[in-house]
Amino acid sequence: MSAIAIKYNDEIVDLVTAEQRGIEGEEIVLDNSPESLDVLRHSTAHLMAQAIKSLYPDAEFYVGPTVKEGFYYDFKTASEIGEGDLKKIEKQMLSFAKKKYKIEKYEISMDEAKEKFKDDHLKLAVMERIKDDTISIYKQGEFEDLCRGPHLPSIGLIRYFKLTKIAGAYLGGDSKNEMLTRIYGIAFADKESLKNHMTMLAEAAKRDHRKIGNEMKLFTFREEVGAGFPIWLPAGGRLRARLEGLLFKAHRKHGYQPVRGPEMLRADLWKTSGHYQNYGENMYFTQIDDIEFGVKPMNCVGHIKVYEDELHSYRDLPIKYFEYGVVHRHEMTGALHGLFRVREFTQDDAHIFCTVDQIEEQIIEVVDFVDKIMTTFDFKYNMTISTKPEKAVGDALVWEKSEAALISAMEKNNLPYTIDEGGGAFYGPKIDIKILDAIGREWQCGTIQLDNNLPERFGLEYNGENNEKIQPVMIHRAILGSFERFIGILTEHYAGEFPMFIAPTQVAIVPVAETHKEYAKLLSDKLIDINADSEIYAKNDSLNKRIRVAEKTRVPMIVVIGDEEIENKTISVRDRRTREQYTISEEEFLKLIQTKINEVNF
RNA sequence: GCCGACAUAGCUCAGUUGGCUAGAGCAGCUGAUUUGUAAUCAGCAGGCCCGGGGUUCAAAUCCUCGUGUCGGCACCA
Repeated sequence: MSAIAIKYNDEIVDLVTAEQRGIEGEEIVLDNSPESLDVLRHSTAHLMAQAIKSLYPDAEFYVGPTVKEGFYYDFKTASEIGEGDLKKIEKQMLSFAKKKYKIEKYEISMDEAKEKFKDDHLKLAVMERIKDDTISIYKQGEFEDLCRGPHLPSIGLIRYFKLTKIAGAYLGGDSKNEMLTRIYGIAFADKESLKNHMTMLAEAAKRDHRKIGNEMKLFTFREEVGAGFPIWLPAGGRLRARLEGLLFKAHRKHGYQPVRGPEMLRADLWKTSGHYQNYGENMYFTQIDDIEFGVKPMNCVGHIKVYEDELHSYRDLPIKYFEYGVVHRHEMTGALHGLFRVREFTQDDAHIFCTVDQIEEQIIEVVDFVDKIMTTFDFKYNMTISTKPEKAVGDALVWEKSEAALISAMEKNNLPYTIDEGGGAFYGPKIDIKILDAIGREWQCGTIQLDNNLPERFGLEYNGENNEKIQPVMIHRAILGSFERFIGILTEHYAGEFPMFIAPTQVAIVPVAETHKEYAKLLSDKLIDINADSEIYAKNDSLNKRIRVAEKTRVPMIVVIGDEEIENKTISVRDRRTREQYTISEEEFLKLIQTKINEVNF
């Protein structure tokens, strides 16, 4: 196979450029390597632009880069383009590709380029961002586009691609600018890979928590209730209660005290905390008896009031409060997305009040807690430390100590982490926990944030060894982030097949005939005694039908009860995945369930 | 919030260029059947076609304003 580009000093250079510059290097052939795909997809973006230009001659083009999942091109045309037009554009692309136009390249000066594209205000906008004096132009057939490259030698090499999405996007990614049309696409070197990719997308769609949540009756949303306000259905309620229960126990073991602050607090407090000024747009307010109240968007203030309830000695620290705190945030309509982004959600929120010297050990403990939970759910995760941003408040020395403590906590425990320089909150540095689900997608959930701002604003203090007043450090931390989002992620991670310890129903009991119902009920009661939920499928349907229904509900375990089982005190267990059956004694069965429920240890 | 698409029974979806009483499957209810590991049969019931306003002899269908959902963008203390 002939080369499509070369690698020269770690730079991918296309053949036409290599020839112009008279350089040689390692050959890159057309395959599915990252380098090769990058060139291929970039050229596919140009091919798409060429097709769009021929179908919509007034189209003006902004930028068309490759991204993680393919490529896109932003453009503008007077005609309305919808999803249905993608096929048409694809067809035009194929017909151009068949003509096997060579992709040529030449350079002109910036002034010439501005003259050449003077009717295309988007291209002019692109050039505004380029500092060089010369501009390279890539040409295929009649179509010309200014571009840095690299590109394929010919568009004839582009065969296996698909346009996937059409959407709006702001010029330059700035919401103050005009909205352009963006079309996303994907391309591969061979047919098989494209097919696999499309299959993978379909797999991901099957796992969509909104779809599974509906099928399994976990939660719902209703127009008349309002956007972004989830309704938890019985099955979801059971799942959530299990998660809450497990986590409650774990918090107690880790030395946290359960507390609870009010849902609404006087607006004056939000002024003291700074939320009124900085976050007010996202808050819900109400006025009663001439007093303004704000519904809490966070739980910190409530916990501060708990702290203020008594005087504290350095001997009491660290003090750890936790709460399943319900918060309301007025997220923008377009941001709402199933359980991932809602307007009312419950955080597994905790605040640790400690001395500066205790930061490190506290961080280590929290990180350890996080690790236990993530491991239990088979999540891989990574952590990012975000450091002091430009706009920051608080003592420089405390900032320094805090950041050092975070890094040292990671180093001492040999935990991998990355640093986001300047990415911290204005009040302190933080660690974000990003989890990777079963199909490799990344989610931001938990966060550990140091805060010197709120203790300062509320004048928090404790008595030191010499009876002096010292300001404590506050650590905000959430491990799941919110129950809503975390359950959404779990749903997609497990594709709805939850492990026994959080499944909404642990066991489906299917009595063979009417006469076995009574025994089924007895078994169900025994399961309740060991904290397992079961459901009896005793409807007047065929056995096959009831097993089918039970399978579809994704219950981890199905047992069938008939004459044989009752007589021998055994249980016939059906494995959902393999569809295989085995028989064990009732005693063994109950023990098995109990073990599976208790195999969690956060 | 912005660009675009969509909204019909509890769920998944049909419904022609505006034209008769808006259909199907699943779920539900009533019967018959009492079942040994992925759909037994028959019958019944179920809809302000998302909401308001308009165009028209006539609107689920066309226009308009809302609301909600979806795909992106922007946002994400």
